[in-house]
Amino acid sequence: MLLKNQVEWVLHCCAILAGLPENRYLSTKDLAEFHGIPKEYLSKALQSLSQASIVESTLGPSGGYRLAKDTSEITFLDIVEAVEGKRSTFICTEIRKNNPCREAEYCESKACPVARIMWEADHEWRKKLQSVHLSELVETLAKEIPADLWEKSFEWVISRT
Amino acid sequence: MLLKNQVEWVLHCCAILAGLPENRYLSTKDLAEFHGIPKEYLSKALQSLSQASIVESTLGPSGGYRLAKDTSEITFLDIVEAVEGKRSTFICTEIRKNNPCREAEYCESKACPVARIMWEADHEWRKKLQSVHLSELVETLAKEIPADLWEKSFEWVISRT
DNA sequence: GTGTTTTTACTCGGATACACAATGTCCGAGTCGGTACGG
DNA sequence: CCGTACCGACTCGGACATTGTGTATCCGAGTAAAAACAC
Repeated sequence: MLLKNQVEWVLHCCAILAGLPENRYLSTKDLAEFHGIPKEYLSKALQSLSQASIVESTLGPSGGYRLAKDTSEITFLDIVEAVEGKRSTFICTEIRKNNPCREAEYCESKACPVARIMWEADHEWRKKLQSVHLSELVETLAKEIPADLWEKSFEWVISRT
Repeated sequence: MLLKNQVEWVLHCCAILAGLPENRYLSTKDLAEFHGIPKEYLSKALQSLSQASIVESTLGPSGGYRLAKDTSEITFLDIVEAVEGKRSTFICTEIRKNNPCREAEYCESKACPVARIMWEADHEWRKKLQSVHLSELVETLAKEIPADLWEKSFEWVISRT
């Protein structure tokens, strides 16, 4: 069980888009170049974000993507679920129904105890992701990245818009 | 990102093995038949459990698997990690190093903030799984499964040992 | 110089190939239980 | 009858196909900006 690379990519992309001036867009091409990742495939990931209303896009020259909401209204969970889906990582196939001793008409009253625990764990994972907002990531980055690199990156980005 | 079916299978198998009398083994064939799952592939999953020292095996007639420890010493995490591996579900490829503004000799002092958060979420998931012991699952099952089905299943199992 | 039209280059979006891992299947090495045999 | 040696069948364990998901790529529809043009 591994998360897609797309998850890492779009998280970093959102961090970049967060620093974008008002009414500016950044293209997939530039985002891909900045991160050194395949442009075409990143496009597919950003589509998912667009469908989830996390970013919005514009066509034509100087088009691209920008955030659709404020950074304080976007959580890690929103972004991760946009590319990984909202379904639980554990799927219960109800193998308990194959028990040869079980009566055919017997109907379970509760969900499988095994599944319940796995789902709870899944929920803990999501809860943690939901507790972290994009704004916090930006703050952390601003603190940890050297000032000159931070500024140069910012200039690089706006030079492309 | 989905967990393997093997995870569901081995969790149920461990629950069955937990009810096994002392010094008895249950074969892959019987475990597979009881759960209605492919014997050959389940074998592969049980191998993983064996390598993780959660179960132990014996060859020959009336051979098979049994738990290697007490049910109170086995957690869901042990079982899940046996088949899914211990590595985090998120892998950081350090794409921040591809930043075109970054000096080549610059060396990061801390792990990537994005990765840190994803790893924390992963940790929450594992922490939850670690908090649930196999003994608790058995207790829950004993409570929720109708008494007659519980007994019939038990008899079915020991008739095969 | 200004407003309009045309062109043009650039964007996203979905449809199409490729690679790796999860799934499913097979056969061989090893061993325990039962059986035959000898005492 | 009892102990021993042998045989056989059953077990796990790892090696071999098949399927499905993730990865990577391509091309077309649409649009906003810029350029050309008429006034």
